[in-house]
Amino acid sequence: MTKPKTSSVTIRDIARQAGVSVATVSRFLNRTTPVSEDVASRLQQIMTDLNYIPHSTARKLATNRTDTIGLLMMDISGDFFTPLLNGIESSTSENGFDLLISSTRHPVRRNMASYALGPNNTDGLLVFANSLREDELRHFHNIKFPVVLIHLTPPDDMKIPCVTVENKAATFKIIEHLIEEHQRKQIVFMAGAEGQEDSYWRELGYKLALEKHHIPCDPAHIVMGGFSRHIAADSMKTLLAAGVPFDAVFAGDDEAAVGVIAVLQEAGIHVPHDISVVGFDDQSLAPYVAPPLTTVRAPTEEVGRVAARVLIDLIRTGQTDQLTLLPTEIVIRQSCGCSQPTKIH
Amino acid sequence: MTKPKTSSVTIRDIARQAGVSVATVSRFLNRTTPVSEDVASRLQQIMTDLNYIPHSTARKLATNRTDTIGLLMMDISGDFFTPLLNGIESSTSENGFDLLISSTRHPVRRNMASYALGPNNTDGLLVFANSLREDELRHFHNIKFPVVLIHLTPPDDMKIPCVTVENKAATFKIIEHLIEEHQRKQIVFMAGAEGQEDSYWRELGYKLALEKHHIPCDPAHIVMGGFSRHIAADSMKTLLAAGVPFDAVFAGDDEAAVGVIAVLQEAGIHVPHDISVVGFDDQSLAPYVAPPLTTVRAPTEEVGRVAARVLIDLIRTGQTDQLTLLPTEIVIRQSCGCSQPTKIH
DNA sequence: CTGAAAGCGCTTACAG
DNA sequence: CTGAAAGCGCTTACAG
Repeated sequence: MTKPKTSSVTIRDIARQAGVSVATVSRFLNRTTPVSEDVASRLQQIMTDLNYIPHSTARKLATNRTDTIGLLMMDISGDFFTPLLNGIESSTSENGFDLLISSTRHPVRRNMASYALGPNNTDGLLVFANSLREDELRHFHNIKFPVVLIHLTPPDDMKIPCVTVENKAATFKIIEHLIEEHQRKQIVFMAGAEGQEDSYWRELGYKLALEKHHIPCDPAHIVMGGFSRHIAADSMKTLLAAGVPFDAVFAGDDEAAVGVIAVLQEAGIHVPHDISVVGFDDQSLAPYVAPPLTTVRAPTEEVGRVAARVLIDLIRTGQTDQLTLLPTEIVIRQSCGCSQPTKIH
Repeated sequence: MTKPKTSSVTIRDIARQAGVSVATVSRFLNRTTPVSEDVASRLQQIMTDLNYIPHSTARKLATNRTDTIGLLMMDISGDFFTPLLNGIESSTSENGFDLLISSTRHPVRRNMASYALGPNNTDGLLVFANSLREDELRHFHNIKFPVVLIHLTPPDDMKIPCVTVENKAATFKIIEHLIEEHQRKQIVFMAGAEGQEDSYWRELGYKLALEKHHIPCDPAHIVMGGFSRHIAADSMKTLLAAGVPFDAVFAGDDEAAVGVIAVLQEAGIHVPHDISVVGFDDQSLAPYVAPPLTTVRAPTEEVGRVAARVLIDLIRTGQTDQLTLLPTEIVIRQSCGCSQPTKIH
């Protein structure tokens, strides 16, 4: 049975040196039962002398807890990702959890399992938007594995906590701003990917605003932005080529807005004079692009922080809030046509 | 011994159902020794029927391998982080490794251990720049734990692989561009944090360029940029307030460049007409800020991808390249004063 | 090609 | 407050 004996010191070594059983050492380690004072101090001493670090894998196997949570993303890209991860990491590390990350983009894994992350190696999962198929989600739900959804509400028949941001009212407000302050009437709406829930709510807000102001909704004005610079740019080119008239665009998110502005400018169209464009998210560079972006501020880092907290809650207590809807606010800069930056709550 | 029996199916269940020993199942699972054909097919069948997923923790404990690598960062921020992580994740997932992430920013952990990540839970570590103190690094080196450094070369007496980018020549070239094409003579250099190695090489390139063109290096022109929007902005304000004359600034990186441009513009100074400013990195939004940034393109995603590959190499074979220096190129846009975008290799 | 058994390093009822 | 021992779910020499 020659195992590749790890060179490091084990609980057994500590026990032997201290003249106690491993059970006692374990108890001392976990503060699970008091140990006599002199044993405690002896143990403490020996442990620091030998530089003992408990073997977490062994502990995981024995306790059936991993003390790690997993984050599942479709892909790792965009300025959006950093604050989200930052928020998540701060909550997990604060609570002594490790953070495992995996993207589901690679078709390779898509096969057998996004089970790259699952009950085996995590105590629970944070899943961003649509990075899991519904059947995969249902599988976790069936086996009662803790999951919290980020920027996605669960299907009706699954009770899975979710943390996301308020989309509809903010979009309504920013569209209304375009209409009331800048007399825009032909506003393009760029959707996110198929099934993207944020996009769904934003579209609703958009339509509500048009309706309120008695502007008919022209189907030609609803195009794909994909929350992506490239996709939005392509759609914009198509729209321009088709000669569809419009005087403003709600790009779906800031990434898309940047792509839109670039092709508009390239086409010799002035933003915002000729066409207003607004984004969503208020990414960190939004104030620095040209023109500075009018957009909706989404508290992305907070979303991450809260989502992780909710998951940890769920893991520890078995229950938690079902829905956390974080507030958004519109921030006016210049890309809409305003000249003075302001925030509207 | 009532354990919180995990509800899931184990190798034992499979063995029993198939009428073979667990050893055989294990061998089939790992393709470690051939098994007879009918056993194989029976096993396959049963495993899919029972939806068997091997328990990775148990395997880790038995093999003393974790099949996960860890990434240690100072903090999770900036547009720089996303491509780096993206590159890392693509290499790790491709090779079947899990990715554990931890930031070392929190003073809490700083104490006892950035050993949040270490031999216990990973097979090796990717450490970014100065996220580990030298003594921590030395500890890992002493116990021969696989580590690869990103954007940092190891101290002379430690043989630790490193992957980073070429800094000096690119900085030399971009400074020379400022001098030759735009007749700049009073060029501010913004340094990164104390001990930041990229910054050290960039400063060298800067000084070499000045020297070549017989421009004396004015100490007043060397200030702190901290690779940060805010720090760079503050330094710029100080410089302006002090009345130090200058006609260009090498901001250290793109983040800092954005901060610099913002305060310059706010002060009514025209960029690039009055003052040229250039960055480093070529972050994804660099073409979209105003004015579009002249900068050095660093292949950050590639750095991540390669670094992970090198580490996996090291873990598997015990040896690998000591130094990988990825090439950079300067990309000319408008913030230097040029009107035509170009790339100079 | 296969099985019996020891072992990986912990935790935790059980019985003092 | 403490110890002996079983158990977590795998892997892998050893001996066929």
